[in-house]
Amino acid sequence: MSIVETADAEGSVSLHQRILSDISERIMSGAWAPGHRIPFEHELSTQYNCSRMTVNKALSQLAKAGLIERRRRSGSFVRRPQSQAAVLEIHDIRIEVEALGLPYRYERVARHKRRSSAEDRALLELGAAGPVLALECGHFAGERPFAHEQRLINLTAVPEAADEEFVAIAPGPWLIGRVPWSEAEHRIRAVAADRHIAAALDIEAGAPCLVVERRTWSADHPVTHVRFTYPAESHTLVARFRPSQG
Amino acid sequence: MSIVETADAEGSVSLHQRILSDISERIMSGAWAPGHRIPFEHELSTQYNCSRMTVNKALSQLAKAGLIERRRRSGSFVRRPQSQAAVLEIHDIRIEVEALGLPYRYERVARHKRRSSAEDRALLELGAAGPVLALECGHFAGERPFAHEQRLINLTAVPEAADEEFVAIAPGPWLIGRVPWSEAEHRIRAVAADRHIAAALDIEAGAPCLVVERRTWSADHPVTHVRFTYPAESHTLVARFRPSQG
DNA sequence: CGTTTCAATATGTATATACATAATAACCAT
DNA sequence: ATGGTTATTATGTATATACATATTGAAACG
Repeated sequence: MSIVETADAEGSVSLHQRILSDISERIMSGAWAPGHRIPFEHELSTQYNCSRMTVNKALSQLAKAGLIERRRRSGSFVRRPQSQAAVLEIHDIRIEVEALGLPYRYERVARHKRRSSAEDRALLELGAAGPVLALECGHFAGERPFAHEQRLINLTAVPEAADEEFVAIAPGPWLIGRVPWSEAEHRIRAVAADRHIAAALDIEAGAPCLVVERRTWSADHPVTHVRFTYPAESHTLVARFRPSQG
Repeated sequence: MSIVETADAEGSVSLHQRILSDISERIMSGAWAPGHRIPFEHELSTQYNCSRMTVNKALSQLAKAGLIERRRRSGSFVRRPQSQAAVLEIHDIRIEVEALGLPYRYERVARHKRRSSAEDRALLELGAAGPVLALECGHFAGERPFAHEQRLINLTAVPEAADEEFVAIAPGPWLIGRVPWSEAEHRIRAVAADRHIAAALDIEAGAPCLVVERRTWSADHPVTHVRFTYPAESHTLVARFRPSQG
């Protein structure tokens, strides 16, 4: 969950939202290092020419999100980055399949260019409407379906994608080759297969599946949203790590 | 005489916090089903005898947490509840539950001390046989089962655990307090609930569940293996990260 | 009958104000 | 010095108020 709402460039952002993003910007960029005391509420309210309540709303949210720590009488301090190490690699399904010693096959099922619907914008966390590319792809290990991919690409951020058919190359590797991502978010959950997914994966409707959704940003612009659906028995995510500072 | 006033005994919680937990309680318990319109801000402010701003603070947080959806002129409506945990960070279920504003309850279901079976050794990646403690625990959010825990503790590495009943404290927090872990491995997958899990989580057998298994080492010695099983609809793991640093 | 306009309404944001609470600094007494 | 008291300060919570904004239902109109 992004702390900074994707509320987008045009001026229609609330003030506490702007204060919040200004501060988290400074924290994320490293300008304000961990331990740094950020200005007091009354200082910020002077800077932004607003009431303390407005500043308080922004700072409370930052505290809730874990970016800062607030201490009475002392002020608010930048916290050390959380240990959320890059545990989940951006995975290339071809490599996963080939690591199993199975032949990999990719298939583009559908491709639609369209103006973003409300749902598209929600998935991409996109503020304004614009063109998107919707893709549906199958990944196979030998004869068996290995994963089903449903992807949205924000054509405003990646206009070249409009000219690519994605028949010969999967969108994942294509994007990695040309769009440097600056941030990604994964959502992982279990679901029951609906009929569409069941057909695509050749399993029973209602069978458990692992869904991995990834949203990617490049320099604060939403780039793509992808949902991989794996039949339960074919996939386990493995993440190994060590504790970082604390 | 509102819904409120019973307690006040110990809980020195803020009012907006109490409004928040009252409402999320009703949502999570199913008393207010998805789609149900919750009372208007002005109704709640009358019920709780407080200002609209206080109610607004609670409802805004509920909306941000995804439990409700707010529509101007129409009111606020219950959404399908989903908890979010930062995957590899928050592993204390109590904290996850309390973050939802719900009362947390822990229950030890079973406890067996035994010499490690072959299966135990496989789970713990243990070379030689030795004593282990097998635990089964329930974690509840309000009245509803939130997660089921199945755990093995390597008593060779943590002999003190043999003297602990784990009735008053869950094994997770107990271990964290005394065994510094140096490495951990997660495995995440989707499964269909077997009869045992279905009964424990109060769901249908065969329903999809998210399973998170964690193995922990301390200075190269296997410490514990734990498997958390969450009902699919109640849980999404979220991990957000940047490529360069953490 | 369909369309436009308008008023009513619930939420969204911001303000000034007030008092509570926790942590620290400063002070004082032993 | 040492320990305890007090004052100061920043945050925490709550209030009443105001106006903006989105949406809806109904009235007015062609």
